[in-house]
This record gives sequence, structure tokens and C-alpha cells, in this order.
Amino acid sequence: MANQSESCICIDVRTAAQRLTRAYDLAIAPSGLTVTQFSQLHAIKTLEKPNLIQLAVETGLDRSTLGRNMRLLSKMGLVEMRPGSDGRTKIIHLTTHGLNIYRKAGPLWKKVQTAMAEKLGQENLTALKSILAQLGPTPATPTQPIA
Amino acid sequence: MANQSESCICIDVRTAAQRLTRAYDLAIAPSGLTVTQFSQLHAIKTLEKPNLIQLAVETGLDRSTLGRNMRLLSKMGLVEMRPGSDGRTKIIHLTTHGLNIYRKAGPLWKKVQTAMAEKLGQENLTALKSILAQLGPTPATPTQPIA
DNA sequence: GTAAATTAGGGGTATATACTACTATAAATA
DNA sequence: TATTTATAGTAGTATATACCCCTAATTTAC
Repeated sequence: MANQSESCICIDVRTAAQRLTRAYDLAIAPSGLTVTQFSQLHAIKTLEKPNLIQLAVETGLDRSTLGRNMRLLSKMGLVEMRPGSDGRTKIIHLTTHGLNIYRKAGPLWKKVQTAMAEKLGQENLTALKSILAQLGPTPATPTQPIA
Repeated sequence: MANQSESCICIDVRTAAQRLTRAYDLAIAPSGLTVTQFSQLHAIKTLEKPNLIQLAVETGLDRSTLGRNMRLLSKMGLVEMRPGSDGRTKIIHLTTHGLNIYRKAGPLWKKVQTAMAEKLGQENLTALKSILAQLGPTPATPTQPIA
């Protein structure tokens, strides 16, 4: 009882995420991107001209977050948002510049990713992915009306 | 080569952290705290009247982050910052109200923590902690002058 | 075909976080 | 002791993130 020093799973995982983010950001910085931006460009490229909601589903982030992040990428000239055929949607396009920067960041990401994977070892890496998947199965975040 | 679908360890861990944060925040919300605030109150209580830097070391966060977070807790009436004997430092005190709220949040945290631990199982939990520890051994973030 | 419900984005606001200066104070050194 | 250096905190600025609510547009239902 009251073993006060049982560490918080949430804080432990978050702390690891913060440290990883620092390491990845540092490694990717020469491209001018953060790891967030790199991963979002990756998602845009993978989905091929998604709208905000598709991107939000892919990344597990909130629409409004993606909207703000896209605005920044847009200001950086890496993406463009154009109205889709459905008058409500905005389609996110990777610009030529965006593609170039993404390609420049790729090897930087790969290097730090490989370093991390080697630091852990294949077995730990597999275990980690499996455990993380158990922690947060599906976002289950409908975001919209609720009622 | 170009196995484009190797998932980013950083993003995977961060996504898990975000989902955990949502779950913990939701569980702890009736107390009026976020899991961040709960964990920082916990650290303050554990350290017994720390200054900002001690708290930053304990939590692995930046001084400036803690400063801002403390300002919020202070506005909420949960902590007080008083000048220390060293004219530069500010000592962070838990107020009576802060202690009450912290105690109120404790069982809420415990409940969600237990639920998460059970969801994972003891074996996975142990493995997770060990792997996370390998990922970010020490902050290695001196933050200060550098030069 | 019009009214109701749903969907897509965005704005407002707020927390959490970091990095870079900058200031005031204290400690170390010459 | 006077000067230099180091330390503690903070303000400025910026990214990343979420929630709620609002508007416009589309679909569904009647």
C-alpha cells in the first residue's frame, strides 16, 4: 500500500517520447524539419493528396492540430492546400520543394532510426512495438459532436 | 532499401504517450488536475520544497517549462513560490489546498495506473520500463551556457 | 424538394514543452 | 577587494497538441 514510488506509466512513456523527440529532431535538423514535420510529410506522401481528416486518421492526431501544422508547412512552402471537389474539403499537396526537403531528410531520419534500433536490439524493438500497440489500441476519439 | 513502411520509433512512442496522456487526464480530471500537474505536485511533495532546478532535474524537464507550469499551479492556488535564502532561488511550496487536491487525485491516478498495468501484465510492464530506460538513459541536457 | 442531420475546416483558447537570450545574484579568482 | 565566472530564474518566441464551438457545404430523411 502506498508504495509512493511506483512510477507513472504515462509519465515514463512521455519522458521517453520527449527524449526520443530531442534526438530525432537534432538528427533531422540539417534538413530544416522537425521529426513531427518529417512524419507528417511522410504521411501526406503516402496518402497522396489527402484532406485534413484523412491525415488526422493516419497520424492519430486531432484535425485542428493537423490544420495548424499544415499551415506552418504551407508557410514554409512545403505543402499547398487546395479546395477539393467536395466544397468542404481542402486537399493537401506536397510541393516540389516539399518533396525535395522530405527526400533530404530521409537519410537523416534513417540514420537516427537505425542507431536507435541498434541500441535496443531487434528483440526489444519488437517487444516495444507490441507493448505500445497494447497500450493505445485505437484512438477511439471521434472528436466530432459526441451527442 | 526504401522499405518506406518501417515505422518511426520516435513517433510510435510519442503516439502511445499521447494516448496514455488522454486516458490519464480523463481519469484524473475530477480532481481538477492533469496528469502533468499531478506528477509535478508529486515531485514537489517528494523533494520537499525544491527550487526550480531541482524540480527540473527530478522531472527531466526544462527549467523554463517548469517555471511556466509552476506559474499555472500557483494561479490555481496549489503551490507558492517564495524566495530562498540564496537570493537567486525560488522555493516551491505545496499549499494546503495543493496537498488536498493532490490527495484527492491520488486514488484516481492509482485506478487508471492499475488498469493500465493490468492491461499490459506484469511481464510486459517490466519489459516496457527496461526498454524505455535504454532509450533515454540520461537527459544529457545541460541546457545552460554550453560554451 | 425542402428540412434536418452530418461532415469538413477553422478560430478561440489553453496546456505542455523547449531554446535562446537576459538579469540579478552569488561564488571564484586574481 | 575587484573582476570574472557561474548559477537561478524569467521573458520572448516557437512548435505541438487538444477541446469546444461555429460556419459552410453536403447528405439524408421526410
